[in-house]
Amino acid sequence: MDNISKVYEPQNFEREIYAKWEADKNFHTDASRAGEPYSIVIPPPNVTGQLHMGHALDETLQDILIRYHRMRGDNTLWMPGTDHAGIATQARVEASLREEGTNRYELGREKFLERVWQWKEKYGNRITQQLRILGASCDWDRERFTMDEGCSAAVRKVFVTLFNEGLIYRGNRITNWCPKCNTALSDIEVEHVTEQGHLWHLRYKFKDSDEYVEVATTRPETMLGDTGVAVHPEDERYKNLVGRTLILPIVNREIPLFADEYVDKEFGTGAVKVTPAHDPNDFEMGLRHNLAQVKVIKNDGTMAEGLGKYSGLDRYECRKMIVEDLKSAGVLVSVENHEHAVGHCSRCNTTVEPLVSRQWFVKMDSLAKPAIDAVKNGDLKFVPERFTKIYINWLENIRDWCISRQLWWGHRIPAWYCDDCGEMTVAEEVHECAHCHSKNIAQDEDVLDTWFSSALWPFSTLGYPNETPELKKFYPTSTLVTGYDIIFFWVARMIMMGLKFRGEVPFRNVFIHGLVRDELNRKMSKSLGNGIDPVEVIDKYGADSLRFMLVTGNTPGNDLRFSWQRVESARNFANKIWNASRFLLMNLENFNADFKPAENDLTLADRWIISRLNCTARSVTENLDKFELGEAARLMYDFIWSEFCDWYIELTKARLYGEDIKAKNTALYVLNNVLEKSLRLLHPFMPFLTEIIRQKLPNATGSIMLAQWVKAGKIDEDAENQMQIITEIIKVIRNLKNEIGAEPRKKSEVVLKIASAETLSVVKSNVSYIAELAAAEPINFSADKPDHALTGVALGVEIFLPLKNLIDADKEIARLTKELDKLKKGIASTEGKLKNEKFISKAPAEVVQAEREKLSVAQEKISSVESRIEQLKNL
RNA sequence: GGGGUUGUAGCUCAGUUGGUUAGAGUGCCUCGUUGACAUCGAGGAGGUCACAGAUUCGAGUUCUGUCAGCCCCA
Repeated sequence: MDNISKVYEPQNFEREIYAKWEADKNFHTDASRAGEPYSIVIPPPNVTGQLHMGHALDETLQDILIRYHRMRGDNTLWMPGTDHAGIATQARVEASLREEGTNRYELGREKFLERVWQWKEKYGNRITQQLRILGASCDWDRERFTMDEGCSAAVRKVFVTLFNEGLIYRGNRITNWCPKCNTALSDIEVEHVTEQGHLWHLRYKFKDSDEYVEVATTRPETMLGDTGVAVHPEDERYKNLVGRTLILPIVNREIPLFADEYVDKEFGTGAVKVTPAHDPNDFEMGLRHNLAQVKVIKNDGTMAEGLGKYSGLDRYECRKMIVEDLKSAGVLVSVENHEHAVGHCSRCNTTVEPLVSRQWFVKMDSLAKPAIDAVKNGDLKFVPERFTKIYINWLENIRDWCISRQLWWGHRIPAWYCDDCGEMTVAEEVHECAHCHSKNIAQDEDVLDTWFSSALWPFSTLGYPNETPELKKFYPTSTLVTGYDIIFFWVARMIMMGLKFRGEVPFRNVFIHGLVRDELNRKMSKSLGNGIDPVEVIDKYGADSLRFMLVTGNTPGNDLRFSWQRVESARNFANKIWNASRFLLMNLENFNADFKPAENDLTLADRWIISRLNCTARSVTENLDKFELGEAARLMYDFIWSEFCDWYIELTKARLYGEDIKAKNTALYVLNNVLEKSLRLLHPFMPFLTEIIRQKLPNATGSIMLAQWVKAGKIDEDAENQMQIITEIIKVIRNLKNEIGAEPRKKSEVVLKIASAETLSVVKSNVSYIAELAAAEPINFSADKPDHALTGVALGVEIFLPLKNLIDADKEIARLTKELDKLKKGIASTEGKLKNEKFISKAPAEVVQAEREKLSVAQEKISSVESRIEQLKNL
């Protein structure tokens, strides 16, 4: 035996084990390998980011599924990689440029991109190294990056195909603009936050009379760009006024009063000012009514030229000034407080400015429909199912996707403009204008939304646009594991693109998990500074403990609360396994590894623990197949701690310390066998611990991660029932001793009265267990109740602890009365059911039968306790 | 405004198609250390399953409504 330390110290072995696995290529697979394909593509983390708790959860869940399937003999591929994360990465590099006192414009596009690539080289390994620390068994030989050669080719191919089919178009449309990031954003990159604002009521005069219309607005500064006022067509207040011309205050522009269904009669005054260049709804109305788009706010958030003293002001400065001016001009009627939803950039939290600009869009309708159908007809399943609704609801109301970003870091849009003929050429590779063959062409300045390339991830990583063996073998992938926060950003788009370009869903199952929150149930965020670094947790407690904590105490799809206490309890579990193994190894010193006991030599305890193991193996497997990973982990916890350690190991000690070599070897054999199988069942959850222990066990060759998954054997019901009698008796005796404050380990005489011959024989042949674990000696069997004894009942066995004159009759009567109450309360509902004729007639026969048996067992117990009470009273 | 979700022990959470006296971890209380483990063992206390109805022989579980919290969308 190696010198094995007294406590579990994961720091001593985790990294070493991982390095060995990786060097041995245990994570790698090949399309040609045998076995059912099982594949997962990793949700690619930001290449310059670092591991946070959300990743740790996500990767742990994936690693569990991957390790489980690998052990089942599937051809298992976990495809790793990272995402270039356009805005996030660019912002970080720009920040570092700022520190140097320069910026990307001074540097120029080419030099800037060099800097980003350098940045990527510097930090790109950090997160993948951290995944290794966590134990993620990714196929690193296949690691990909969204900006690598292959992924970029996929992006160009997909873009050009969609463009040629008319599904990608370029147009002047209103989009969400972030003045700080200086780029357009898609709808879902905007977070709406309810803010306390104001509603300003303004008075717009008619051109040809002194009458006016009162409009209400939350953004007075946009009035400079108003090109109309709208009312609802059925609004009686305005019916006669529609069609007349108003004069826009300050700018004195003539604008029409028109009717549009969009207007809400109830809101404000029922009349709204219309600014097509700065509001999405106004934009739509503007199109319907042919209104001009007057852009008054520039991309940097300041007021446009040609607006006199307002030009160049920040939009909020301008708001203040405009309000003052409107007030002095008598235009401002009133101001009221008003709560409204304001869009913020999801990246930098700046208030988004909707404005008109020329952008690229993907038409979504025809892509969304098959993606809805695939889920409705079951080609793809969400786990838990409730996310299906969220997904379908979003797709049914989808709007076109703005895919161009005014950034430099990303996939540049494959469109070229000709300086000579002015035409545009869209193709995967362009050397000249397709129209006039001029070489005088320039590529579109914009790059694509990061999510455009991530949408292709399940097939771009497998080799697309080439038809590789990997693509054939592993697409569709088996399961996608991700958080509910990116169902729209990523999951839905992958499904649409997968169906469009592969004709098949990208994955069969989408296993959704929640967010990891801090101990106070707050979201972990940089701004709050409440994030907990998984690497710190691993340094303190080990990766296995972190993994176990993340996977237990939670059900699929729900948020998970981080808890140091639970990490510690996972570590304690690891320590328990460590020490149980240490105990076995200490006893295994002279064990002949070839020894195999005959069936007949197995004791009741042996048969029982083997049966319990089989039962556990079966449930663990079933739960893993249902994505109930937490439940599977909990089952292993209970089995190993309660059944294996607390009961079985204790039950073997007599044999291990005894003289009978064969009995000792039999116990060792079963201990070893059950522990080894338990380790395999636990391996997906705690890969490191299970590996290092298993390597020390006899007969266990090779890495546990390549060992076969445990097949559940037969369940021995007789052994389980018989063992239950023994453990119940032991518990009752311990209980009785505890009640009277007797020392647990001090031996006491016990008398057992057993009516059933069968039970009697079971107990007699296993009486040594009772003697050992309950410190009971001598144990006598008797048909009579001894005088002066504590009494207990368990499964047809009456248990007496004769205590001569030591017991206080009154105290014992009180105790028994309490127990009697409990028993009576317990059978009340059973009795009620059995008295109910409707229950007898309507409930299934086996349910009724079970109730009857329950009642008779309980009644037996009650009468035994009652007679004991009587006896004590007569003393 | 629309949709989703949560409400079970002091705390964190399980409870799968309705069917023993509703479970676990942790915390608390009592007792216990000579050989795997005090990162431990034995025992105990602690719940009107948010509330009100409905369906059913039977509801923590299904349905409706109410209240409270959280999230997404508009």
